[in-house]
Amino acid sequence: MTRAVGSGAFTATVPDEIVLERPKNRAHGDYATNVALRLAKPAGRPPREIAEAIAKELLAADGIAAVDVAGPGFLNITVDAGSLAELARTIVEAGAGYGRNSELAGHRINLEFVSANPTGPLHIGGVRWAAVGDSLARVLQASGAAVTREYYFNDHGSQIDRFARSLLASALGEPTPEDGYAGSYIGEIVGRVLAEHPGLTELPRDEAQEAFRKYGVELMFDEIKASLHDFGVDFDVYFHEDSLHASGAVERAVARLREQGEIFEAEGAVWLRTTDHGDDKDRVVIKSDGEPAYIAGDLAYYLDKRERGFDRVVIMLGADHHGYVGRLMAMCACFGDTPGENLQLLIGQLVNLVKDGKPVRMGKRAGNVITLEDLVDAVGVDAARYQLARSSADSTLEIDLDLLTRASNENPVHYVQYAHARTVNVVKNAEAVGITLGAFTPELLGHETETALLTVLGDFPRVVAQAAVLHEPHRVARYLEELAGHFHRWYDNCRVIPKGDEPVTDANRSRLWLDVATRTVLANGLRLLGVSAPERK
RNA sequence: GCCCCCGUAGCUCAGGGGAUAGAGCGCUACCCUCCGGAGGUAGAAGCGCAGGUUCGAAUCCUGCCGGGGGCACCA
Repeated sequence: MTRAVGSGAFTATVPDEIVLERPKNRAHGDYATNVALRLAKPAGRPPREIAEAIAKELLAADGIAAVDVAGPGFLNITVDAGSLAELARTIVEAGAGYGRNSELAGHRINLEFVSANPTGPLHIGGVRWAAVGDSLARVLQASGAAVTREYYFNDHGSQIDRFARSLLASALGEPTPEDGYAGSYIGEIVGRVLAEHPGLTELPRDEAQEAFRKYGVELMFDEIKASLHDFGVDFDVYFHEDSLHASGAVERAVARLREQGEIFEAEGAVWLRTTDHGDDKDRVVIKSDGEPAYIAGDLAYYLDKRERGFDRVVIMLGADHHGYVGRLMAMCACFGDTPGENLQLLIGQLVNLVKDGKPVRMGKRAGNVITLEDLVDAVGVDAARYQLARSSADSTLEIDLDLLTRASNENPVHYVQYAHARTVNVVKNAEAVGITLGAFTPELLGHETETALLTVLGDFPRVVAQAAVLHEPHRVARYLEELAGHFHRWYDNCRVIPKGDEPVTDANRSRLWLDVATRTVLANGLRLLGVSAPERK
């Protein structure tokens, strides 16, 4: 750029950043840039003229095979086959480390997700956050961040009371309370609690209810933990809301906010002036009856996370909780922190279930929940995780229960896993005819499907970094589908194992490197999604 | 009434201003001794509507229409 300007072809300030992208159309080269279009106006010259000047200088650089000026003034750059193919060796040597990047190096991130109340089994909505959240954690880690996965265990509120009352009622053979939970799991829990603690029903009513609360919540929580574990999702910290109230953390948080001048008292209650920071109304922190309001726990919890050393507190919330965003961000600002930086809220849309083309309403109270187990029983962990993680959290997801139970091959995970199985099988067959990872002649990987495959392989670290920064792990899944497609096409065109009794050539040996490089990236990508990379399909 | 998300192919969904809008599944016609097909090629088929910003808009802004979810001294 600088040389092109120096050559006197045009005058312009060399931009700090030049956008270089990979064109969708292969005919447009390996890379393309629109600098000439951007500079046309400030330079006062036609874009194509500027492009020509830059192209002349670019062509002189090492590793550049061709530079074309196209369309209104795009620069299409084609890289030497050999220098591109070196990538295959780089990937094979990097192995499981290929894709790691330093985009978020130095950050300590607390990622909270799922956090479903232990009043019932984990249903499909929570499962979406388990799949997306865990993948996000992996992607953040691959981008250099230190990540703690955290589950906020809400064992303090009135929902838990309702749960306890429902258990007791069931144990005593009474009808489900007005606002209670009715699922069949209630009876199962009661059975298990009574098996371990017989005689609970003999206790005075309030003692019995307290006992059912304690044991029921424990059981439910263990069950949620176990099913998440089977789903491949494990948390580093299970944080109990109770502990905030027991340890005086709430009082400390309020005291801190009082120092910041954000607390006031009115109508017998203690308030936080969140309206100073964009919230639509101020929030009660301590109710007029002296009990902490729900947000008090959030205040204490946020402060606790910050004091544990996390510079980024990330919380995934369902769309049904998006109303909290304003007050949580305001709370963050009340502490003197920067909303959007120290506190990041990810709002994910819900999952709609459809059966026979009609929406199915689901609710814990009604007892017709589709649980994590139901989903895994129907399609398996890999297909479930992949399906839930391959879409943007911004879109409401629609899952057809009929499709789920009978046509699992509709899931693109199979396309990707099959590609991986093929790469593994190629290695096996290659060994059988004496082809091993020895001689590598990058210039021999010049077929159009090979340069296309190599270019996509080279995108992987950038895709991972982008997924991390944007909090969009689904980008990894979409990338893998694209990669698998390129691999299948290459597989169809370029044989690693010679046909019949043809001799083994350096081309075959070099292709094995490309095969292993592809295997590496597919495996690394699937790992980021928490999906297995099988050797056979 | 106010706030958030979405509206792209028959279906489920990608597309962080760029060239001819993509994938999987489904459909049609071919091809393939690197796993016992979850493979390849070709084809039909689409950006809710209307304005605006821009050299250029599926993408950014405004309005409308349609769908989903929220607006407590509940948790």
